[in-house]
Amino acid sequence: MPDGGATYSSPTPPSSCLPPLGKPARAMIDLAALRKDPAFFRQAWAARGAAVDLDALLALDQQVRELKTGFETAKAEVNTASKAIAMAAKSGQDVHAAKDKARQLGDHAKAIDEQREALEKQLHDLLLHLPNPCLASVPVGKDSGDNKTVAEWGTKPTFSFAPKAHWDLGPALGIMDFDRAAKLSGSGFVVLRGAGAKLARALISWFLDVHTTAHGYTELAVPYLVQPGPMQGTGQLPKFGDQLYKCAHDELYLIPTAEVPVTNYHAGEILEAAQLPVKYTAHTPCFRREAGAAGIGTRGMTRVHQFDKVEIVWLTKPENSDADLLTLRGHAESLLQQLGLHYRVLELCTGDTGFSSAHTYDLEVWSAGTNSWLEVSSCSTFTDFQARRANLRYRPAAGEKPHFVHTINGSGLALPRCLIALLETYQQADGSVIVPPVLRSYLGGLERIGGKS
RNA sequence: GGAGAGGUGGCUGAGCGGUUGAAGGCACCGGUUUCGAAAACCGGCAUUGGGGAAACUCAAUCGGGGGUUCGAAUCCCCCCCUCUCCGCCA
Repeated sequence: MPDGGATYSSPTPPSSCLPPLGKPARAMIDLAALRKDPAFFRQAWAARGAAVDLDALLALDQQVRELKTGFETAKAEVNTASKAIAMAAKSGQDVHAAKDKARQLGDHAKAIDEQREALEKQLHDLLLHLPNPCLASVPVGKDSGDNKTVAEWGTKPTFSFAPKAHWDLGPALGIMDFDRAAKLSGSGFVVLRGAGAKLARALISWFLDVHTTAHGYTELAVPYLVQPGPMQGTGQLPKFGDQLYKCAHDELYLIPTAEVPVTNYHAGEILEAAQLPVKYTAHTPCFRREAGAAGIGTRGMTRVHQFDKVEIVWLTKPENSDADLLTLRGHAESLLQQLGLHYRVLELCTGDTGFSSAHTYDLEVWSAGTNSWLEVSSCSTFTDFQARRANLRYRPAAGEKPHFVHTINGSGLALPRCLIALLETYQQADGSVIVPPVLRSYLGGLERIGGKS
């Protein structure tokens, strides 16, 4: 069984390019590995609470493979017959009988292939719903109650007055407008105005500047609308399509996170080992339907249909991905530290780890106004799960076969919840808000929002 | 939106019904030559799956899907993508 440093091996990269429209997504898990070590997958999925009938799966796989060999044998006969016809025709012989015979052979092969196709589709549909196995080091647990707090930074701010929530503070300062946002777009939207809008812009610029200078990322400005291929690549489609906004007249989706265009940026390519790790950062708005989330933490701008986020993404070598995840997490954490915001780090348990992720740390910032923790970043390694679907490979050395990279990403950071924490943490008795020093140069030297200036 | 041209191996680029899984070139690997390198020359070099200890062998793959045919990269239909020109608009 693999330890934390290695997942199942992936010796069989597929050769085709991006999954084209209409073609079922590539399997997220390696069937060859599944055959070889079913016990590993059995326990990995059990740990996640995923009900998987592995025996049925393997039996189906076995049938498919038998039909495949049956077809190949039959097809080989057809090919032999066809070649004989070509030769005979060339020398002027009568080929009518031979053609009839070949047609029969062809029909037989086709019949077998149709059976294979039906079963293989069944198999594929099953595979699509299997989550990425977690790393062996991930704590086993049922749900968010079993997540482990692995770090905590700073302390809860104290106040000589009753701290307000951002949905009171923001409108009172004239920097957030929920009512008019609803007039424009319905519930789940916000209009930032004046210093609020500028503060958001300052956060974005500052985040990007830190990542591109101190942390060594290359900034990308990417499309916000993408085709189905990239959505399949990172795992949003087909399973989570109901969370996406889709254009009515075009096969285009609004991205729910910059992860989609950024991770898929190199889809279908074979990178050189020397290029790795590839590190990108990008700011984009994120669009999420939040279907089914009505009523859960929907007040204010905690959970909205559109928000800004700076994402950080790595494409890295499999042997480095575990260590790289910690580095990436550190990059996200350093932002919170420089903002002086109290936060904690959770290591998600097997039951709470996202579908495509193998290991996730959540950064949660303290919301003083609501006495709760808010997730501002989810830092995950996807091992080769996304790379397999997006066909993201690298060549370990010249002349060697390409291998899948590992993908890692996290927010660095999500805007609304940072804004919330910032306003609530730095609010003053008079309702004004002190601007953290690192942001002041982005705000023309502004030190305080609201109050007497 | 209108008109046209295309999508072939790591890249480039021929092929347009039959020993074509696919010429040529580049890149890459091995060898000869050289003190060494370059150049030149010789050889090798797609992916996936099945069988085999191996040599090897069988099948599938020329954007995706379907059709015609004994046989399709080549012919027909649908879809996707890219490019060029015109129109429209920032």
